Amino acid sequence: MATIKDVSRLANVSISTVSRVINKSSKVSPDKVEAVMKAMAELNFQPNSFAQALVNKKSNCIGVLVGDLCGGPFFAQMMRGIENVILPANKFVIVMSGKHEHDREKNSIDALLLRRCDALVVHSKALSDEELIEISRSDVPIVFVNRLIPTLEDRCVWVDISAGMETAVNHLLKQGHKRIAYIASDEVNNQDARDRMDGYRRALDNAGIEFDKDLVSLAFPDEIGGHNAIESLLMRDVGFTAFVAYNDAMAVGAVSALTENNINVPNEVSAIGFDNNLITNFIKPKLTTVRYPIEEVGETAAKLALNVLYAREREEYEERKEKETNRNYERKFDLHDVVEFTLDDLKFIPDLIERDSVTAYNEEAAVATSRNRKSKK
Amino acid sequence: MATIKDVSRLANVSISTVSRVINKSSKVSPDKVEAVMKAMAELNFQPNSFAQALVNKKSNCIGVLVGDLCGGPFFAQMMRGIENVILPANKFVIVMSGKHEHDREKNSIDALLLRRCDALVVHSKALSDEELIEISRSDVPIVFVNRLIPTLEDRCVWVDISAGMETAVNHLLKQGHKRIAYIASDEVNNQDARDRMDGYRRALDNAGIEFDKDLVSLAFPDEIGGHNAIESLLMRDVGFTAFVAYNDAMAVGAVSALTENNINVPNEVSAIGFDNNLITNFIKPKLTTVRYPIEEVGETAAKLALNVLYAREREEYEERKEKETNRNYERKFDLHDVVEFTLDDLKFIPDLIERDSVTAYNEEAAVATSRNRKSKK
DNA sequence: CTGTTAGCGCGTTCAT
DNA sequence: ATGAACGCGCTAACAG
Repeated sequence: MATIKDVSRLANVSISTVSRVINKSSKVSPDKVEAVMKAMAELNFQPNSFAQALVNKKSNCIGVLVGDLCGGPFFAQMMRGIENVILPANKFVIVMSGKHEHDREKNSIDALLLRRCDALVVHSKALSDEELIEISRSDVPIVFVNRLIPTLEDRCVWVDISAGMETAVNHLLKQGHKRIAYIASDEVNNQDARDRMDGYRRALDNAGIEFDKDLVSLAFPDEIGGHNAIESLLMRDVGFTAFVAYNDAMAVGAVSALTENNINVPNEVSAIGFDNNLITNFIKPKLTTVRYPIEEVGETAAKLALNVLYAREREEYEERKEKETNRNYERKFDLHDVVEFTLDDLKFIPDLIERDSVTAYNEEAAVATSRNRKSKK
Repeated sequence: MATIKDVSRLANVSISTVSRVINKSSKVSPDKVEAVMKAMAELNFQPNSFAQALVNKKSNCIGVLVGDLCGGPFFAQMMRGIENVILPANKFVIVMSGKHEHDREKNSIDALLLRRCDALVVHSKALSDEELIEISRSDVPIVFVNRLIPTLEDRCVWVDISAGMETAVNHLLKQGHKRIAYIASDEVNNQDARDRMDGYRRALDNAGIEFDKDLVSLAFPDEIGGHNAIESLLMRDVGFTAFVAYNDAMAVGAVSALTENNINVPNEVSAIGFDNNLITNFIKPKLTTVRYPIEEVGETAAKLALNVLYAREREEYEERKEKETNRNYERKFDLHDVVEFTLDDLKFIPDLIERDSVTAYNEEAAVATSRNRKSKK
């Protein structure tokens, strides 16, 4: 690997001159510029990023902590959003996964910080608010994803899942449905699960419909769980004409269970999923669902992180400017415009994707969920 | 950030001593060790990884080039395999995505190299064999995934897709099927597509069954494509009792199309998908498929990369040892055992996952695919 | 405009 | 066993 020294020798100039043409940090006579460029090309010179990072005290890397790249498309989509922002900003992305384990998350964040990332985007589930607040005291800007941490609201990009679920239920109410079941996750301690349940209840409340716990069926949040949840619901003979599910996987399982019981979706029972997985569009009936805007969340988080970073660089620049003779520091700081984010910008509300699985309430079909059970007995 | 200097001051020793206790590179008296340890803890000292990288000429990072983290679970699973190996080896993973675009792939690799990654795992689709061979001349070990590059066979971890498809067809043949359709991808220039098709043909050849191009239906490789492919196949009235699909998505679409045409899977037509997507286990009938062992591929690629790296470090160590007074270089090189990989270790053959969608050939049901068409006309 | 010099933080020699 | 001094490759300050 050729170094700046080799280049300077070949071009017959000093290393500072080479550095100057690399960074365009000050005027250099055209002929020398050319000589240096030529030498660089000839030697296939690439500046050593560590040496640069060492003196500049910045690495041009954005660190990202995710749960598990393999856990479905979730983080993958988030990463795509992040990359959409970071790469054009000419920075690198370093990803580490915490696997939702406390120690791993902590270690990964430390590692990222150790690497002197310019900023961090953190999706943490296992660390407590206090720990995250402590971590965020670091010099490097840290942005949190899918979490709303008290006192750190302006650093949190999150999705109002509860509102999303409310939207789903409202949609069914608008169609005239009154007995709306909820196919819920049995991971009751999960904040996500609680939020979605809250949305369900709030929508009912607002519509003046009393919450009926018999309409809620808990199961593991996958296809099989959805299947079982419906079985259990039918067993109860509670009579419902629609359901919302914790997620699309459960909804798919639920629809298949209903079909097996000769209950038609959507003619007899309407269904709404959550997340907007790709499959929802490829099953019959196509599943109405609530879109979880994860890619946008990633993008916004990345933008926010960048902006906090830019703001700090700007501050530092101003300080220097005051204290010292006004010099050309613009290059060193490579000042960027910083855009302001309001708290509203950082909050996302899932939107409804209407498809085939919801129809208006139908008096005659309304008895299907109980009729069917009885005839089977 | 505290530096080694701060520690040395606080501990009343020289910076060299501090360095020694950090790297355990030579004996230090117990009391000094203790003093240094205490000082490090007190200052919360973390060695600057750039300074380390600068002098050690290694970054402890493994660079990974993927296609697109968002393009389905594929790369996510590969990453998981890679992380399973790299993280325990106490190294970092830097991911970049090339999005299958020539320039992006090239730039990303350069960027990774520039970062002085210790080794690279590269999944490239857009670069030519020649370009990759050129790139692999670099000092840093580079391993290629899902590709078999001439002269670089010992650096390529790949999947024999063609053999996987052959397995699928053989399975159907063993069940007595003779008219086996192939729901193919219309991306004919895609190497993957060609390989799968080859496997299909080879299996038929070996069984002495003549290839019938009317049994092959091309379409876009997703659910809708699979659906259309079946429609077109039925239109041809060719009569088939089983099919293999280019991938699971197409298989799912194909099954739904058959169902719509009142053809029962698996009673009248047997079906086999490819990839082993999660959904295959959650639809009815559960789809028999061929497992694409992508996670293992990732693991193996990472292991190979690590081993090439270790081997080089060992070489360098031996060289030094010869030339110089025999000193304690073990620490500096942190020697690892290197395990040998045979070419067979680097090649994966997909295996069959048997589920509900395949049954033995049934004489009576055999006419379904044509009978159905006729009755509809 | 340009070259010289002094660090950035660390590992490693060479003396002691 | 230990400290002083040097160099990794680069940027930034200082003097021409």
